[in-house]
Amino acid sequence: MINIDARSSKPIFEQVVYKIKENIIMGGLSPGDKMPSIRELSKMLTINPNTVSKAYAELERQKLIETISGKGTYVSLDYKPKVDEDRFRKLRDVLKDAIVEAHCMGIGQKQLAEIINGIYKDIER
Amino acid sequence: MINIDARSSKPIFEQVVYKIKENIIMGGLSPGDKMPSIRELSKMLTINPNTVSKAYAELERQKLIETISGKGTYVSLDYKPKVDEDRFRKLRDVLKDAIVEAHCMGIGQKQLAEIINGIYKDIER
DNA sequence: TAAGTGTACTATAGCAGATAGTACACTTAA
DNA sequence: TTAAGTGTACTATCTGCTATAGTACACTTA
Repeated sequence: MINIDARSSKPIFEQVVYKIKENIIMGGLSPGDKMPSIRELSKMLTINPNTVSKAYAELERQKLIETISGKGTYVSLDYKPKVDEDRFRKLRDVLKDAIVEAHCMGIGQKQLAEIINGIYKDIER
Repeated sequence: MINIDARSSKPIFEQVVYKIKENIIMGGLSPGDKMPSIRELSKMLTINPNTVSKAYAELERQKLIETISGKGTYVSLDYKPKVDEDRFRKLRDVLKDAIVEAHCMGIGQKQLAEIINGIYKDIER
């Protein structure tokens, strides 16, 4: 389900956030589903509970999951995607960065579009 | 030419690397052009010379610039873009990350394609 | 010779990430 | 009621990366 790359420069808690988002989008986790508890997931991934807690806090901040005190954490039932201006700018920056990087590798617009289409095929299945 | 965001979570030396890449791609810097010296650029950006040196070292590692000892640093004349497998995987990861993030913001495939087209229009002018 | 180049060090401070451990209030099931 | 499991909130510590400051050296050019 979730695999962590300890050697990655990307922080572990961010990897957890991303993997859970991916799971939700790909349908592995559906609205209303109970998430693994913090202690449980930390054991599964052999990482610190605080790290999982940090990831869950971020996901809750983004309204993707909800917490019921004493019971557990659940995938939000009423998630409404919305376009925050800051997040949109960040997205654009990341994409621009990727485009420049691709350009330096000799990857042009058409080829990049193909790569993106390939990723969408992976995800939306 | 180059502006640094000190508040960004992105390291300064990476911002410098990116901005110079962008300059080369957009034609502001052409093959054979002399780069500003490390001490000069560090003064322009009010950052430490070591930080600029780190950025230049990275650009040289990627063969985008070349150093002639005692003379200075120049934009490579013979840069051959090549697709390193590691870098390609990183590019794909970044794009996948962006797609998942976009999805969470309610931005679908079509809209993302439009954003990317917009970025290309900005760059290739 | 003097100024300017890149490079290579050492040392220091600051910050973010990750871990360890403890404690508390809550819910649920026995 | 009790025990186990839940999220949460702390403190403390360690590590690595980033950035800065300062110094020194070999090189090239005017």
